Amino acid sequence: MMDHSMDQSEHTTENWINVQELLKQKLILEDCFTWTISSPDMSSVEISRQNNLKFIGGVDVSFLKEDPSMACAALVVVDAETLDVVHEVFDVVQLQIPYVPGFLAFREAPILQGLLDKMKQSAHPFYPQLLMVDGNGLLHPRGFGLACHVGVLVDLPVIGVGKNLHHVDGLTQSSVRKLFEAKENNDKDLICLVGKSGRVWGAAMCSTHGSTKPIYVSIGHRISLDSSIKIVKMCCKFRVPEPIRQADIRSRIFIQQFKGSSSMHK
DNA sequence: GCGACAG
DNA sequence: ATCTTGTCGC
Repeated sequence: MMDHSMDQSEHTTENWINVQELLKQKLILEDCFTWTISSPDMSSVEISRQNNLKFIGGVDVSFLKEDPSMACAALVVVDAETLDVVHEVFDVVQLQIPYVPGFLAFREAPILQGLLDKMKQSAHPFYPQLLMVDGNGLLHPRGFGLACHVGVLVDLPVIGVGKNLHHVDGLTQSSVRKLFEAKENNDKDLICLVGKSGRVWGAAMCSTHGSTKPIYVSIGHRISLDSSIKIVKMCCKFRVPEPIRQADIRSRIFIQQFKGSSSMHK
């Protein structure tokens, strides 16, 4: 039997496409959760009486400029009502897989899955009911971006949030910009991303008042686009929704401190 | 053939 | 993704 433990030959885009198509069969594109989304007009009594969404997770990965294979992943959990961080976990690893457009998940999903598994196995009381991922879901060349990939692996409702558009089905940054500038969309802060094929890939959202640069929201897993949009809006104190913004900030701080403390003991 | 291409 | 301080404007 050949030793495949150090074999990189499976890391081809052909095989990656097969994996994406296989996992895609498990994808759920509608609301599939037991909790409800609390609205701002509900009293605190009503919120506590129902089984409302309480804990939202956010994940992000940061890198060292000196060594771009050194990565720090953060999973933060925020209170859905206050958006305060109630929990955080980190992991620092060497990534072996390069970033290839369209295949981000093969680089980043394993370390993210590890963080979720760590919390789940310890039956942590703040284990998230929903996850927001820094990267696209359905909005992807094969309709299976990082947010879908992580969602299927950890079997949680997931929303994908991109800060830049991955050009797909005729959709480009400039075409989206033109749509926002069109007079019939003058007052809109949300635009449905319909490709030239007629397919709906997600939504472009100007998440803060008067902002020009949208974020790109798409289905990850076990949630509809409408619910995804509602929840992302709920979480936006700034352009990037709070769970992802906090994961981004805190993963950068963590890897900087890790850099300092690891070179100290050499 | 050329450019585009989440993080 | 990452390099990077102050600064211009509401």
